[in-house]
Amino acid sequence: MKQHDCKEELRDNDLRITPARLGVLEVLEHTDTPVDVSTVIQYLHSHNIPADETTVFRILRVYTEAGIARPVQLDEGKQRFEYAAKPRHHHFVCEKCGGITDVTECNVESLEKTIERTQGVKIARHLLEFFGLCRRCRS
Amino acid sequence: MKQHDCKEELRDNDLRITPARLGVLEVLEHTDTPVDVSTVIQYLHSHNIPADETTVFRILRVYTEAGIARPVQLDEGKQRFEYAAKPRHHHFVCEKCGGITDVTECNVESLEKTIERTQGVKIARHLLEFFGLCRRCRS
DNA sequence: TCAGTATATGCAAGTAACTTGCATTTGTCA
DNA sequence: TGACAAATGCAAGTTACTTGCATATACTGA
Repeated sequence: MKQHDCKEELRDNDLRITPARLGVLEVLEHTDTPVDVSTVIQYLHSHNIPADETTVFRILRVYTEAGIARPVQLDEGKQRFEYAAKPRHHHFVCEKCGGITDVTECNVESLEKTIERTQGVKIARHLLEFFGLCRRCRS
Repeated sequence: MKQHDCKEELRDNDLRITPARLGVLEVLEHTDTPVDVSTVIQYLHSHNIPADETTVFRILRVYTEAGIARPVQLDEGKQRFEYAAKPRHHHFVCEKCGGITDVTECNVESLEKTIERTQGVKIARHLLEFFGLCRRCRS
């Protein structure tokens, strides 16, 4: 069922169906926080899909180009990726436990308009991420 | 004059005064865009201050800890730094020419309040950077 | 259904941005 | 001015990738 959806998604994007690609698509669909490469590899290995680090990097690049995955930059010195079918959103990162939660609210659009007007630039995208202590770590 | 200010700033922070440290402080003060390590090294060398890459990394870390410099993360896979005496602000990066300009406006505080309320988290800081085409590259 | 071919993968090696260890040099302060 | 702590330089290590190339594998169409 899930398997079927994944295959279809790959076919729709003219991408060959391989175990590694199906596995990576599954992680992206099943994980609700942006994943890094080592998490993906762990998932694949625990599902007996023998995928090399290089392959995972390549798959994630292909997915990004195809619009299946979306890179997420959380100020960590490494890329994370999330499933691009999820609507665009921002994140909150707990600086103590490392937990990541989605932030769907965003009021930056009006600010973008202002900046475009005052600076004469054309804004294509913005990066907005929040850092602090999560509910549990606050106490 | 400038030199004197720099020395004083180092002394105020209980940091030893060395040519490399003075040089790095000068770049930070004189450059109006966040600088990366290679830019700093170029500046030092062009001013006949022979500083090693390692030293520059170390100085920038010391400055960050002392609150003299502030790290800036612009989604490039490397750190930049700016003079921390400048009030906190955001940036606009031109994706064509790479030019960086300051963005002083920010309306994210109210959003932070909302997120803190709805998610029960405590937000300490946020990352907000804009990407697009600068005035010149638009045309 | 199977052979041919284009493409995906794995492995080794390379790169960029740092970090660490350690011996040497250099500020600082008595 | 000299002693000592701290800063520097160099070499080597680390992490997050990327690239080249030979091999394996998925798709195509006969």
